[in-house]
Amino acid sequence: MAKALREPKDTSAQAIARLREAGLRPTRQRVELAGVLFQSGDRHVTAESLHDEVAQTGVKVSLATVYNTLHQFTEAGLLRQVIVDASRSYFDTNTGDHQHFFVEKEGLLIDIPGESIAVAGVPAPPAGLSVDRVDVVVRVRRN
Amino acid sequence: MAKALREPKDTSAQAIARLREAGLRPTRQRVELAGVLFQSGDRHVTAESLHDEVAQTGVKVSLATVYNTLHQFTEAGLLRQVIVDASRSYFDTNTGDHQHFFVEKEGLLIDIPGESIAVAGVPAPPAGLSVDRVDVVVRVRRN
DNA sequence: TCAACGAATTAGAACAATTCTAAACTGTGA
DNA sequence: TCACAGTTTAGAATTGTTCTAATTCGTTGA
Ligand SMILES: [Mn+2]
Ligand SMILES: [Mn+2]
Ligand SMILES: [Zn+2]
Ligand SMILES: [Zn+2]
Repeated sequence: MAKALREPKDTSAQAIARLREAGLRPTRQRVELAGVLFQSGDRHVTAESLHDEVAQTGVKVSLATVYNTLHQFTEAGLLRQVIVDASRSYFDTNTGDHQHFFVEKEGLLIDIPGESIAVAGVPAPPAGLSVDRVDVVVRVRRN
Repeated sequence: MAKALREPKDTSAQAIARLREAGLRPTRQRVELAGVLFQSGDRHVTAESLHDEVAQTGVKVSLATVYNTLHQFTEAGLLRQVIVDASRSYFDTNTGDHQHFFVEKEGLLIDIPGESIAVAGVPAPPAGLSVDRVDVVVRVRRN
């Protein structure tokens, strides 16, 4: 049996463990969504793209549940939101320190490792404000 | 006559000149919007905030016209768009090189001068892509 | 000065993304 | 296996934005 091909049962088991650790009840829908999101490497999804992708695996999950789940996963620290577009939300399975290239026309996000990039000279915020995070978006386009 | 208090006629004349230079017909609505946008220093507005603000001066401009005008001003290089929120668009009268603090809960943008901030270590984008611009958003919150 | 014409404005409909509601269903612990 | 809180869902509602097509306006040439 090839090691590269994970068994569905493996993926489910991992997803269930991950959900339990996060304090989320492992429902059929959450297990399926977690499977799709976390079985491969780092991913960037929108609610709609994830909904479509899950639909293609044959499992039926409502769009409302996809939204609920993305928000719950984000609150639980399994995902983070990435803001690059004024009209839709992206969610990122990479919750570590990193930044993004964004290909606007394609809605495509590409990670930039946190170690490789640095922002210098950020002034102290005005009195009464403190820095939450610093986001860098490198907007790129096809040649 | 105090110099600090600009006459309406002055503001209009400036707005009309600015519109003509940009190749835009100086209609009553555009003159009014340009007046509000450009008479004071750098500003960050949303369509709705600008619409409300203009309404308070007693002038009636439809929301559709506010949207049209913001886009036309942006195409003409009088404004630029700032993306900090996944659900609404901000427009910035400062079209020069600079970055932003963003107070999410209040929808408030604060400029960071371009000279003070620097991004180092941006990798070359993947083949076939070229950098359009680099945006930095320093997300801050009230203490 | 004014008619004519293309440009601009507008109300309201349409749209897209997201959130809400409240009824049906399901996972879990006893 | 039951009961119940937690979850899912269809569909309605909401929000920000864009579109449509009818009206109004700004400019220009006579
Ligand atoms: Mn967009
Ligand atoms: Mn928001
Ligand atoms: Zn990422
Ligand atoms: Zn600015």
